[in-house]
Order: sequence, then C-alpha cells, then structure tokens
Amino acid sequence: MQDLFYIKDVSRCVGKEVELRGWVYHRRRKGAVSFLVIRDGTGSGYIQCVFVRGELSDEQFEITDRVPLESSVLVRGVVREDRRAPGGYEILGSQIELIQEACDYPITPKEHGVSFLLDRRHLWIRSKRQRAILTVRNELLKAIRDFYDQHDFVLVDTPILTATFAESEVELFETEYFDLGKVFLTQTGQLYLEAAIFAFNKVYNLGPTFRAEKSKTRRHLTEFWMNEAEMAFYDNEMNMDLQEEFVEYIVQRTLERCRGELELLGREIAPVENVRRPFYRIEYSRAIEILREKNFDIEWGDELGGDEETAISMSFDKPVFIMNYPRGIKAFYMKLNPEDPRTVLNADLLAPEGYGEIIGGSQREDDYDCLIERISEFGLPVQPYRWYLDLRRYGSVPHSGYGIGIERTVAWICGIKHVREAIPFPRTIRRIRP
RNA sequence: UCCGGUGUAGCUCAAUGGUAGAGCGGGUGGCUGUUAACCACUAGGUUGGGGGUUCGAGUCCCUCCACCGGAGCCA
Repeated sequence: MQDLFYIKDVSRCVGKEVELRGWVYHRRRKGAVSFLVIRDGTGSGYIQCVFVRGELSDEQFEITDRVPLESSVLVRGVVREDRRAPGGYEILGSQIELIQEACDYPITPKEHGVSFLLDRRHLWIRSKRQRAILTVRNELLKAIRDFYDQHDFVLVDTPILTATFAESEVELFETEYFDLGKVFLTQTGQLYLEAAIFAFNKVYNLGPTFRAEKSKTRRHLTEFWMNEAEMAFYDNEMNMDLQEEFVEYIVQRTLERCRGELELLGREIAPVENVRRPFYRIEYSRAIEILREKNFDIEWGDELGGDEETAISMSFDKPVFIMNYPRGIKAFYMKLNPEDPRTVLNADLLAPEGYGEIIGGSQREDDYDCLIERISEFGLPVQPYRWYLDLRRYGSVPHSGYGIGIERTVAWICGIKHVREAIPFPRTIRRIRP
C-alpha cells in the first residue's frame, strides 16, 4: 500500500511533492492567489495551501476560490518553509480535487452558543478546542493504562448489566432482562473488582458507568467513564499513597504530552505542574471546622455539597484528601474506623482550583459478620449480595480501592468548567443525540 | 422535583409601548502573500406557541413549550 502523507510529518517533507487529503478549514483569496487552510486531523493538524492563478487550470483555481468550508479535498503540491504561513510550512498547490463538496456547514468561525454546538456535537468535535480537549482525554487514558501496567495491575473488565447495586440511594437506569426481571446499568464495577483481587491481587477497570440522577450541573453526566482500582492487602493509608503516586503520574504525563493542547485551551500551566506529592490529607471533622470558619451552615454528619467541596478545594494549592467520613453518609461496604466507629476508613480526593471530587476511595469491610450488619444497617436486602459475601468466607483479606471520574479529571487538567466537553458524545438528562 | 434566567435573520446579539436592526455567515463582483483578510453590492423575519391589556405589543399580563444555570444526589 502506498504511504499517505499526513500533516504531522510536514517538517520531514520540505521540497517534496506530496498528496494531501483532508478538509477545508479556512479559505481566503487575494486576487490571483488563494489560500486554503486544510486540516487532516493529525498532529496539530492544519496547513496552508497556496494556489496561484495560472499555475493550475482556471477550472481548478475556481475550486480553490469557491470550495465551501469542511469540503473534503485532495491537494497535490510541493512543501516549503515560509515564515508567512501559520505553522511555518505551506504547500504550493499545483492541483486540487474536490472529493465531496460540503453544503452549508453550520458551524462558522464566529461565536456559537453551547446548546447550538451540542446539537451539532458530531461536527463540533472537528474544531480546534474540542480536538484539543479530546486529545488530552486520549493521553490521560493512555497514562492511566500505562500506570497500571507499570505497577503489576491486571485489567479486569466489569459488567455493565448488573443485578446488584452498591449504593442504595443512587437512581439507576433499568431494563427488563428476559425472564430474570429488572436489571440495571452499572454505576460501579467495584464489587466485581473486589472479587478479582483474589485472582490477580491488584486489578483495575476502565469503562462507562451510568447514573439516572436528574442532575443538571456542570459536574454531571448520565453516562460517564470511570477507572476503578482494587488492591489486596492495602489499608486506607496505602490506598491514599497509591492514589497520590497515580494522580501525580497521570497529570504530569498528560501535561508533558499535551502542553500544546493545554496552551491552546488557555490553561494556566503552573497549577498543573504543581500537582506533586505529597498532597494534603485532612479529616472530615477538620473539613467541617474549615467550612464553619468560612461561615457555612453545616453540622458534623452532613454531606459535603458542591459549594462545600469547592470552598475546601479552593483552600489548598494541591489536591486534598478528606478522610474518615461519618458512616451514615457513605456506602455500606466501607470499613468502620476502629479508632472512631462513628466514621469509616475512606478518603475522597478533591482537585484544587474549585474542581471538587475526582476520586472516591476506601478500605473495604472484610469481615463477614460486620458486612452483614452493615448491609442491614443500610436497609438493603442480603440476597443479591450473596456472592459478594462469599468473598468474606473464602480467604478474606484487608483490601482497598478507589474510583476516579475521567471527565472530571479531563475537565480539571484542561481548565474547562463543564464536563460535557470532556467526553466525545455527552449524555445528560436532556441530551441523547447526537 | 424545586429556584432563577433566556427564547428576535442560518449564528451571536441590539431595538423608552410608536416604521424590526447590526456584526458574522450566505450570494454577486473586485483585489498577486492572506492570517477570524479586506472593499462594494445583495438576499434573508409569522420576534418560541396560544390568549389578554392597549389607538398601537418584540417590549406589559396570563398560560404552555423549549433551552440554559443552580439546588438536591453524586464521579
């Protein structure tokens, strides 16, 4: 097969005749010279093609002057360096073929509202900013997989259709499952990862999860991606140590590979560079004190809402763990704190700059009887958890794990305020298309 | 579900209760180095739907709808 030319390789092709295949991003004409900026989706992805009347047929020159934006074209020409060209390289075009003429592309180089753009998300992802964000997402996911590979974790894919549910109050999407009644789209693969540590010791998953909550905030999607990890013989401290190493790695690796994208997005780089161990660790009780000092009307035992999380995360210049929440507001599977049984051995990690919770983690209850008690404390039926309880009967060990929200992490790294731009095709309460 | 906000040209937005406009985009023409090019001309509207007040409603009132933001809940 013949090698295709890609814009990302342009610096290696100076002086060569190339065949560029891509889409018209921008068009200008100055008299007998017309300029087409073509993108092909590779690298930074844009190159200026220059066409001079007389150097190609009138018919072809006409195409360069008329071709609508986002039409697909093939351009033949010689690559050269030129200071006047954006990016420093351009193609002096000798031939152009219109592959398909785009008709009335709806997204123009001017401003559009978010609603308009989300209705055209299938086209919007071609834009510079959206490509930058999705590139960061891609590099972040690669960094996540590499981290686990380097730390002897095994990828265990957890099911999306499930019959059990881990946290009672969360609303789930339901569907009828043949003769077996109602099943749910998963909200977490954690219980399955807990089973898998007995086979592989350290495991992780990476995939979509679903919440039917009617949330309408910048932090929520109904379908979002989560990475969860579960480690045998880890206590809550070791769990936090690992999360620090993990977050530092994925953030710094992504920064290293996506500095250009972050600059394009206008992201301030210093706070991202500052994401280095150690992070801060405070008790839930201390968090309540801090909030009361800031005049929040909050009592020990209350949930931390969005505003509270923002206030705490703004108080620290690095991510901060909030440890040992009251047992009543966290999930049944979390191990009670032996030093203060009013609380559990957990930690939520809040990203700085007001981004709020990106990780929730805990040590799990590993004692059979305690777990049964906790299930009933939450008013949950024991039957669906029979297999999960088995794990406490056949070689139970102390273990811990966590889950990180991919879109929230992407939004934080990119410095964008809404998670819906951090996923290619967002699903929200009001949006299922495109 | 609750609270707040917004619906005017393809898009982004103006318009004291008194003739519905601009910029961009589209179309036509001009320009031999443009950088969101520029210049000239041009087409484009049941002001979200319905009802009401008024001599007169984009503007005020009622109602419905759609969307946005936030709360609750959560990653």
